[in-house]
Amino acid sequence: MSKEDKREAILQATLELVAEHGFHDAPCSLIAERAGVAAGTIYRYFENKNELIVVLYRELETKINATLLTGYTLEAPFRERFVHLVSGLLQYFIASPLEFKYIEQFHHSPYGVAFRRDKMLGQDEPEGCNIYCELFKQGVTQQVIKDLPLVLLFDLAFGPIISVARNHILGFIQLDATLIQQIAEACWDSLKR
Amino acid sequence: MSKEDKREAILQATLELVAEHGFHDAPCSLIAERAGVAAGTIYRYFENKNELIVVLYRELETKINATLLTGYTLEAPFRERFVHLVSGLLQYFIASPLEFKYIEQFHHSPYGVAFRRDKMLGQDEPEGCNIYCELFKQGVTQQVIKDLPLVLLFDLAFGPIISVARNHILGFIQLDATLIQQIAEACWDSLKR
DNA sequence: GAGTAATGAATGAATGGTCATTCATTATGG
DNA sequence: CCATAATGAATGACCATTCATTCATTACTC
Repeated sequence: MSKEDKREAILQATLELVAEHGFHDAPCSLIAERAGVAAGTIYRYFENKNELIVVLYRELETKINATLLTGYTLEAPFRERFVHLVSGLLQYFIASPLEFKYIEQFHHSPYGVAFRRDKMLGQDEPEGCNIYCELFKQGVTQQVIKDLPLVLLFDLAFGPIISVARNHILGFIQLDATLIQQIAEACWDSLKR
Repeated sequence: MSKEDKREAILQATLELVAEHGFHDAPCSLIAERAGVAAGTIYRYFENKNELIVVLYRELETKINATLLTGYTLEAPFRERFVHLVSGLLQYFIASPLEFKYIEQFHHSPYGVAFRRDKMLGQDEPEGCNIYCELFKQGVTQQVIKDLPLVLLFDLAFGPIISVARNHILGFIQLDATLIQQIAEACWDSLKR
């Protein structure tokens, strides 16, 4: 196994164990075992468990942003662009339940709160500020979406998506393409003027 | 301190410590200390830490449901009833940040997932099924709200509320009565036909 | 190119710390 | 004075992290 493979194996094992059992029941010993390395090896690739967890989160975030950008065109009308992003995110989560669970765990842990706070203070704008931010700000100035603080627009758009994804992944609802579309449109309804 | 007071003190200490530091950094030793009792005393009132945590959750849930019912009238029109419930919940969370944080911690822990699963299987209907369920089901049959599975209606209605409450409590937005009203109405927009 | 030395990645047993829980002992109050 | 409540030191389990040691690979020398 190459060096890069080993690092990857450790990250993958962490993803699986944390997603399934939470941070506290994902001890380094188990992560190492599942990755097929010794416990000490983790520390050759990551300074400590903390760093491992944060690095994994950042890599997932990057991957998601890249995925959402494919097929996103700045020329389409607001509603379409919005629905593309929002239903794309939902589809991604459904296709990657482990990643979704990991991200949720992260967001609700002390790591995640600190991480988010840094981000909000660094730039004075909310999360994955790249595409979403632009879309929302433009929408507000052009008076197609409600005139509310950016953070609240994010909450209205993504709050339901997270909640729906969780319920699908826990098996409480079975989503299909039609439902996903309807949900994305409902989110749009809550934003549009 | 009376027996009841002691039990109450333990629950309160648990609420505070779990809300602030999470389950893992709320050891029994600290809970006991903050409650002004010895560690062993906890086990005279609760079988173990698990039970303590679940009992506290159930008491909070009961309290919230009771609060929301005050001022709720079955005669008002849909939109008003909905906005009453949803903005009431948001106001409750904002007024009780510790409770909100505790509930969120709980929902995202193995306790919470198991708890929810039992609930969903017990009755084949989603959460606080009392008032909300009735309102939503009635709304669907009367064709005032979208014809979507009940679980999804819950997600659309409460997903944003949770998200908004979290951002307020973390200090990322300062909500006032006007904003709360606007948010509740936006949630309604996503449900209404 | 064979033999030897140097390197540094990988290992996993050992360490020190933390935690939930127990229980022998002590305090309380009726 | 007895029954019951409360105590908190002790226990055993578990965990993140360390580090002396092993081992495979590379570099060097003749």
